[in-house]
Amino acid sequence: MGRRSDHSREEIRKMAIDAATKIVETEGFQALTARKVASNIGYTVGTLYHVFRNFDDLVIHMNAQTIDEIVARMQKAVGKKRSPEGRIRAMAAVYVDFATEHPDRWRVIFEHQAPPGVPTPELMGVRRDVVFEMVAENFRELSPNHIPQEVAHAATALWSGIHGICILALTGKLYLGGAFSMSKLVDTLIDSVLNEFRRTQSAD
Amino acid sequence: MGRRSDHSREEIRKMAIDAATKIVETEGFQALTARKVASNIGYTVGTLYHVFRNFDDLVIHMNAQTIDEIVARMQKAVGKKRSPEGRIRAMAAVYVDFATEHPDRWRVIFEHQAPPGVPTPELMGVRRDVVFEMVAENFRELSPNHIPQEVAHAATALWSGIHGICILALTGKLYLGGAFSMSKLVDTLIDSVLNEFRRTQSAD
DNA sequence: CCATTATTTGAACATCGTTCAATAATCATG
DNA sequence: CATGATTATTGAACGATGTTCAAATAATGG
Repeated sequence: MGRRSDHSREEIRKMAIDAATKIVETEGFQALTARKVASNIGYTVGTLYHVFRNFDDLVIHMNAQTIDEIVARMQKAVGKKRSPEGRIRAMAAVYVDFATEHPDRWRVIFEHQAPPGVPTPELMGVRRDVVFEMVAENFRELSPNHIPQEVAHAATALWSGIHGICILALTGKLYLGGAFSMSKLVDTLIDSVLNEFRRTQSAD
Repeated sequence: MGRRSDHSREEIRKMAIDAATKIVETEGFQALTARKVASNIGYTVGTLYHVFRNFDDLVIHMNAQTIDEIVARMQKAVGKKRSPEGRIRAMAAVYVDFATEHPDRWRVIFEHQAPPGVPTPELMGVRRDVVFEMVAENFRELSPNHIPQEVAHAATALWSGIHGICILALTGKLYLGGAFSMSKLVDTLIDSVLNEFRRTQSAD
């Protein structure tokens, strides 16, 4: 073969990422293979490595796309709400829903760690911070009396907690003594942290 | 070779688990290999498979031992505290400390998923529930007015949240806008959930 | 002392990520 | 239009992985 030019570099990248997403979604992460991705888009491994530097590089870009999808859904949901509290709850609902609907894709985001030669300096970091920023922004609006550090702290604590509920629920590692719903657990966390946040005041 | 009988089946299992633990601790999970474990204890792969049915089986037993270690530390820490709240905080501190001191071992517990033929029915489940039970027990003692469901619910929400903070912090996926300490984030979550718990009352 | 039994080995297999020379199709040029 | 340069694509090859299993070996029992 040779320069077939059926697809551009960028087109192949997109095709590969989409194929990888579909494989993870239907067969789980452990079924994701460079050769399988390549053959699913009508190419061979060599081509894949011509377009991604690593297998991990492919995974990283797939994850970035997943995060973008989550953020997009959050922004859409947030737009419909008037109060900061409503927006925070809407964001959490999107997070929980996405994790429930796409458990494998969601897990890969957090459980995939690129070995030594990490080509992920900012690609993911920036996207993570976007989510935290969205939460923090609403905390800020909720109570302008807090200093930025306190706002960011509360937002981080809450969001990490929500994340923890999702992870344990998804991996079946939640306490089974009482078959709780993720939504209710998340509600409890939101109620708790928001109330505590309103009660607390800056020392300044 | 042949029946050398230098070590019993059970001794080899223990040696293998300890060797695996050491490898994970020093080189990370991706460096854990059946052949490496075997050679580190003076045997070959074949023997390892004579004693564990899977590579995953070995990992699972390693994880069980790690959880046992965490639980033991928790029980020790809990023994020194008088109040339920003090005990909950002590447990959380142990959890955070262990995750910080042994990040790779801690992560394997939660990120390792045994493929299809899972030989992990109760081995892990029981151990997880032990931790949740310890937390729930102190919630119960904290406020006898709540019905068991509410107690378990609050305990689950708090502990999942703490777990989330540990995971995100360990994997470097926490919001960097404010370089928070895990302990303070955990404190915020504990304060929030405990206060909310005290405020809430059973409808009965 | 030999036969049985249990233990340990290591070669073999399929599959994985990864590399890279060879190949084939296109483009540019005269 | 033909020919050479360029580039996309291939697929064989490599080392390492988990896993299996017949063979080899040591201990045991009669």
